Amino acid sequence: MKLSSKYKYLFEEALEKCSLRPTKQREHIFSLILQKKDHPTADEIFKRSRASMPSISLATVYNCLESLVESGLIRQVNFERESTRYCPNLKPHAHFLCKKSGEVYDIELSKPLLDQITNALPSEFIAEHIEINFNGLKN
Amino acid sequence: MKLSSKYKYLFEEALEKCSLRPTKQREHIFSLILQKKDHPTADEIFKRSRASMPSISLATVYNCLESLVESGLIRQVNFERESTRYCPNLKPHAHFLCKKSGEVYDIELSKPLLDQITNALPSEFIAEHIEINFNGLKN
DNA sequence: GTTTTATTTAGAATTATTCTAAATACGCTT
DNA sequence: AAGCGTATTTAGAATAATTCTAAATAAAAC
Ligand SMILES: [Mn+2]
Ligand SMILES: [Mn+2]
Ligand SMILES: [Zn+2]
Ligand SMILES: [Zn+2]
Repeated sequence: MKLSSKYKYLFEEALEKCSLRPTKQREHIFSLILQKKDHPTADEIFKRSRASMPSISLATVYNCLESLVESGLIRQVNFERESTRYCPNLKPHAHFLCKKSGEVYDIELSKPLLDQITNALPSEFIAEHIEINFNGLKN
Repeated sequence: MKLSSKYKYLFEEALEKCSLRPTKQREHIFSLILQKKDHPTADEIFKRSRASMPSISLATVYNCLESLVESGLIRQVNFERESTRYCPNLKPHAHFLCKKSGEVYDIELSKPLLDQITNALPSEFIAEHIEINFNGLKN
């Protein structure tokens, strides 16, 4: 439930850059997401966070997640119209949703492949963000 | 507002394969989506469809879109948490959302590139569906 | 320590979508 | 062509995820 000094530093720097305050709630939620490296929804994070911070509200969880995304500490992952999930892996990567287990997996993508994908865009398109999502079955 | 005989045939075949009936509403919505090759939301399609079919309901639009997707005549496109959009382009392709205009564009992807992307998956992952979405700015 | 401003909180509101149940249409059999 | 069983349409209610509101609290600046 506590951030290591390495992550504490990252956390404070990242929020600082966006003029956001490093609050207890933001730190707590960030530490929960780092801890269990799955891709939880806001509601799952809400439930987990109440274990050690019973007074936190769902609105705060949404607010904190928004701040963490804005400051670049975590990213959002969306599959179709399911609830948004949150991911602490900052390396560029794709996601795979297993239809059977409902689990989300990180899929590494090589730099050259990513470049090829970006280069598939005609020159009038300037991409800011790319999202690559698979779904299917994992053994 | 009418399907060409080529599309009429495709339409009837595709629904037939899923044991779905070729109703007036389904045909009308399919023709609207083919006509204006943008990526409309259910609500936009609802508004357009009322022009020539004033009695259609929003629930029917949702139902018809679901049938058309199920039978493979159109596909869904989701950007983050925005309303689902619908696309009549059946060739594998990616999508680009321009943040400025709100327009969605089809991005062609070569077969070899698509294969490379699929091959980026470790062997225990069997992909059924891939979604590649860009967003940024288009000149 | 006091003031200023950002954040948290509970609950209400919103939005897209799905559900419900009654009315209607479709397509097969006679 | 009429009748029958089933699928579809329809209007409105319900749902689920997320956002908004406004008052209470906490953090930073002074
Ligand atoms: Mn994103
Ligand atoms: Mn899809
Ligand atoms: Zn991830
Ligand atoms: Zn498209």
